[in-house]
Amino acid sequence: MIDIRLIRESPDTVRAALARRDQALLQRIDSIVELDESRRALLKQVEQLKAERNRSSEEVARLKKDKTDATSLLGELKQLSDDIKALDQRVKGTEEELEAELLFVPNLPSDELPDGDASANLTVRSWGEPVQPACEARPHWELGEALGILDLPRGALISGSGFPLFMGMGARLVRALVNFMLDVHTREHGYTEVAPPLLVTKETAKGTGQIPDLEDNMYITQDGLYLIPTAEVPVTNLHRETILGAEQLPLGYVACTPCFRREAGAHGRDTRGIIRVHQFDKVELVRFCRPEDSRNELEKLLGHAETVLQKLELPYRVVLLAAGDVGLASAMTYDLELWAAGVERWLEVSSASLFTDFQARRANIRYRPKPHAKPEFVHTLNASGVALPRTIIGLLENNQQPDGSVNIPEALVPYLGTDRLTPDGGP
RNA sequence: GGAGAGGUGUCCGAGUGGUUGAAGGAGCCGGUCUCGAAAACCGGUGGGCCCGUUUGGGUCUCGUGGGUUCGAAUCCCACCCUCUCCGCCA
Repeated sequence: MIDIRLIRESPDTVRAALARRDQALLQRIDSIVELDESRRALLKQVEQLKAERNRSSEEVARLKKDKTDATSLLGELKQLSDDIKALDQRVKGTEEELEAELLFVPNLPSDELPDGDASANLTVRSWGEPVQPACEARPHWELGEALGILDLPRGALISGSGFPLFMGMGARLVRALVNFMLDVHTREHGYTEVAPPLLVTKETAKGTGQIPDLEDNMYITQDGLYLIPTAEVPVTNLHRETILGAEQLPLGYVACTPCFRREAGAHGRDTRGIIRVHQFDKVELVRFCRPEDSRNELEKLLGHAETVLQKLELPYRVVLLAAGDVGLASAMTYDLELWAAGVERWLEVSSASLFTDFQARRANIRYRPKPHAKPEFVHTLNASGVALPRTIIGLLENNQQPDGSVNIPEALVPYLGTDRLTPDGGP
């Protein structure tokens, strides 16, 4: 959520920034400005009436104490009270309309972002060489099947398409990657590990901006709870409705959770293999910091995600998203894309975003800059560190050998217990 | 799932229709005292929204949302959460 006061006080700045995302937003801003004006006018009216009522009510109390007749005053007050009730309804209606509009207004893109849509995304650097493997590169679904570690048909049998089933060393690989990543982030980067709820309330989903923006992409239960699409949702909401002390910041949390995504509207895209699935594990990093530190925090966070890929020896590139391509809540996003030699594509395995105060405002996460100072919104950030299936794709496709085996990078060997996956099943 | 108890400010805790944003205590901040510290004493100390250039004013807020009333922390209804007991269960 962006600050209504910012829209009120410098509408042109807001318009200019939002136009970089989508021209259609300008209309929404117009109606917001209008709603805000009528809301304030109504508020002024009703609050005056309330002040009057409060004064007169005290008068009634005084009269009664003196045993004086208050009947005529009571009659007036009844009328006043009814007027207030009616006006309050109008205020409430206007506020709800305003809130509904405001929820769809995205964050202002940072000045650093290139203009344009996804085609304007900027590769800021890359690491490692996207070399072809020694043999003819096979895609991960073939490798996974041949190695006996990935069984997509049976996954589909159990839950439908898009639900991968890892078996044997595949399941173990998942566990190894999770442990490896969590260890890196807790031991080397100082994150606090969290195992959060996987089902969240609507309020929580609203806090990070999934609702209403991405509601269609979420699974919902009979009880109105949402399956999380990323650990970002429960973890960011860890501090919802709280005022943190300045000395507590920055805070860093890491959580590995399954992520559930309906991928509605994405049908027919990336149907083969495990590039796009309805359920996958992801290690997520979430940071809370003071506004003045957030720009640096983004680089730090990005670095933390990069470390994982470097240790896994997976070539990747860092892409700065253009103003027209960043997500609703984000002011600035770097995507981390690893090279997958089998499908011959760059695959997004992490998205490092700076949300400025957008999520903090929605979730009401504040901090007190100094004792007794007015609380201010924190800045939130998050990045995957990193998503599992696509990392597995990279590991399988890039490290495949002519004999059908797959080499395991050194950093992962202690976690997996072998330096090689072989068709006969390994150790 | 059933029965009961309860949810008040940073914390503890009083308050059952009329200056109660809320006693009292603790904590925290500032001051007096002291060579310094402790103790003692004095003062201050929630948040949102609206108005005002500033000092400031108004309004809302006692789990949440409704209702009764001129007036609600206090009465009524619904929901949420916590605790105790019973049942069920990984």
